[in-house]
Amino acid sequence: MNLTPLPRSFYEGSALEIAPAMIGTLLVHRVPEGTLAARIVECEAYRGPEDLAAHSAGGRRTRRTEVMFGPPGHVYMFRLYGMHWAFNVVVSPEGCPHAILVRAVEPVLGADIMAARRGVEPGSVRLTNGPGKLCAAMGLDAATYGADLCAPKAGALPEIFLAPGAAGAKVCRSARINVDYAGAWARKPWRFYERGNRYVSVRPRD
DNA sequence: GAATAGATTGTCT
DNA sequence: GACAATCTATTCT
Repeated sequence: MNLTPLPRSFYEGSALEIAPAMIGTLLVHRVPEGTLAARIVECEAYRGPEDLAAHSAGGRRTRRTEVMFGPPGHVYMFRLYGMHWAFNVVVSPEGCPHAILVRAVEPVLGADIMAARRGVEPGSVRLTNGPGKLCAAMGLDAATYGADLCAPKAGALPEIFLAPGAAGAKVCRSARINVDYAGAWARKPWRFYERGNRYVSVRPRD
């Protein structure tokens, strides 16, 4: 397994190019109990300011969305329905508020630690088959907001980063989940997932 | 398996 | 004060 951080250049393009490329890569988080790693199997592209489904729609720049307007390769975290966290990767050049929401991952390393955090059986898909679940499992919360995915920590690996995964994932696309409020933008096929992976949070949509 | 209701809080109008 | 890029338990079929 190659646990080397992807370079900053990986994050510099448009969200629509990077989101499919992220399927199959590894999300790595080093926590006190050990190193957690999981394959990204589902994500969604959000491209403000035009995209009305994005939190950065219309160029809305607030304390919460601020990091999306900064340089690529950083982490955008937000709270959902008052009780869950969601993990996003900021992409595209500075000033262009694109982000990619990671919706589901497949545990690769430290599944036992994740299971303990979630209070779920280690082999269960319920561990990480949803944005809120993967954050709870991998220990991602407000403390992760703004983290740099490309910054070596004390001469070693960053605390959190994306690493190349095995090639060959079959990537499918569909409309994004639960963004009905965004009108025509809600129907854009900007959700990407790995075909047949059992961790994908499939739900009927249009 | 599908549908439904209830939880619970930071952020912005 | 309203609402949200959700999850879980529960109640059906």
